[in-house]
Amino acid sequence: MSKRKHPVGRGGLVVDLVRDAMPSLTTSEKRAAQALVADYPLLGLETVARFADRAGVSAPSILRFIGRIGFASYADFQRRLMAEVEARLLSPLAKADAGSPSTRKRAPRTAFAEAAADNIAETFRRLPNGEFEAVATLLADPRRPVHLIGGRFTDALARYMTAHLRILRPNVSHLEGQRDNWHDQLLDMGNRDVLFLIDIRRYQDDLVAFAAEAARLKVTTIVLTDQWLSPAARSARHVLPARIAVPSAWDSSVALLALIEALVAEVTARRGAESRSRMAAIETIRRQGQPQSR
Amino acid sequence: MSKRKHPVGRGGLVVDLVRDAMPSLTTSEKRAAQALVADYPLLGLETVARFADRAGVSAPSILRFIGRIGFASYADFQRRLMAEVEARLLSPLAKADAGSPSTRKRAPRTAFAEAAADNIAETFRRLPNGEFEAVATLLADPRRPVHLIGGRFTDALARYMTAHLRILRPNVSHLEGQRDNWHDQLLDMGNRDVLFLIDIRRYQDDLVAFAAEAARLKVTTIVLTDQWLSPAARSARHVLPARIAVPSAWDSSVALLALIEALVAEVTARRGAESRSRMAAIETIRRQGQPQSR
DNA sequence: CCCCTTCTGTAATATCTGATCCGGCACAGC
DNA sequence: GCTGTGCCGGATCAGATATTACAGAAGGGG
Repeated sequence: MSKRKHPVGRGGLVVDLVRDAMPSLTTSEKRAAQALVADYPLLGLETVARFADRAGVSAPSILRFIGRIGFASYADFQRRLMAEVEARLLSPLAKADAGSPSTRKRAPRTAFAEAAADNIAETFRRLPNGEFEAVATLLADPRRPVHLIGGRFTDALARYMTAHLRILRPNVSHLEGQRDNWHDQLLDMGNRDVLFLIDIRRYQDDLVAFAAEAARLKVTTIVLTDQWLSPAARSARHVLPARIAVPSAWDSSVALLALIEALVAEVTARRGAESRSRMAAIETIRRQGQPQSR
Repeated sequence: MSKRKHPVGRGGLVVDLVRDAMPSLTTSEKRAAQALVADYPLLGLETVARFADRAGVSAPSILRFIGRIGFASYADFQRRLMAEVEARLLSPLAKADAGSPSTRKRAPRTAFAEAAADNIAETFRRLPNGEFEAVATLLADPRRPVHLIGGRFTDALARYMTAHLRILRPNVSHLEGQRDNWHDQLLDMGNRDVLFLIDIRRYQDDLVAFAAEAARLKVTTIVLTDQWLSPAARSARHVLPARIAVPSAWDSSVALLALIEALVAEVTARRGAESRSRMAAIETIRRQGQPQSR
């Protein structure tokens, strides 16, 4: 296995050659490999110069990399890539990794990826009819102030969503800081306000209590939770349940994030022109706000 | 955008342009067209000389043909073909050649979910060999301080990761606040420190600059980015590229989050008993720390 | 701290490629 | 048969491209 007599194993894909060679590559060769794998296979069909540029290394490094993985010339390398592309275009259903040896001993991270992808599919499939649209409608209405909050881990998702919504519309706030702070904000809320609350397994009683309090004040509450439903869901007008189970010691927030992004996409689409002009305005301000940043 | 016959209609495939132009082509141009359609689209990605050879005409005829169907140069023509190939490679099953009718009916959010799930699968499949493990090793070493930071939107993910890592090990910090703050923290970093940086499309130059500065100080930098690689990747020891494209006005961070969670899971598994006892201790403190929280 | 090895980018080179020009050719109409 | 028009391909040129040589940079071991 050390001699590699044959310049290029006839069977394997180029990308597999790259993976196998990865450990023995130098720093900039590795960079070339990264870039190629990341944008496979089309980057390899570009010129050496562009390849080098995108990988952030010099052209000779690309050539050395190509040589290292067993090709006699860049042209050879491209020929081989072309053949692969052709094969894949001809049979749109043929799975690329059919004969891959890596399938044998599947890494745990592959199982994780599959579970996460499944969670997304399952989450969207089980979405209560009309619930998604109703929530999007609420979020797209600029006259209804939106407040977001999450739990110990999921509050990061609330922040993520806040960052996007703020661009699309006014009156978006993320409730942060101490619990006392939250309740102070509650004082100013009423039946026009919308509360978007995220709470998953090992539900936080302070969030549950907060949701209950908000409900008492007629705040329209949306709860994004897991499939077993946070107790906060009982105080909610709308509930979005997501799958969170993965082969890990932790629960996964991937499906939650997917839902959030889908909502943001929907709101963006609905607000169309208005949000576009708003985005443009924000861009301008951002640029002016930090003229000395360079 | 209805007429636009000549200067390359943005929507149609190149092969359609060829079909439309067919009647008005001269004899040898027609031969070029037939050769291209017969071996579409790969023949168009070859050189003019080989194209001409396979079509049985001269090189100038090929170029005239390319010009006739509306391209300003052979390079333009190839660029367009590349884009088509890429689109078809990315969604091998979505649109074999059906066109639009299948896309019409399906709810947009289903398309979004599929794209997000695909992104995860693709991201994990394309992971450079050993890179994931190397990063996990770095993150699992409690003697190496870890600093996390993200971009305008992705900083929320950095927070999410920070929240988890803090439970698993000591010496985890999230760099927040103003840019000046970051650089102050840099002063105390050295070759033992690990910087975990997230930066995706519409890359932030302040982050790129920060990564460069960190590299200068021999800080071991990990960059989590998109498939086109942030410029910050050049300063990185390890690069984790993820797929972010979805049918939306925004990019998707779902695959980034999946990677982060997989890393956290891996670190958790590696630290096993130690992290378990640490988690227990933290639980105790949390409970004691807020006795009046009701 | 210095030497030695290894790596990597700059520069030069030889080749190739796309693009253009122009002479010749076929063919139709007179 | 002759001429004019449009088409084609060989020859040619400038620019781009892959490749090689080399010297400086980086890194590791003593």
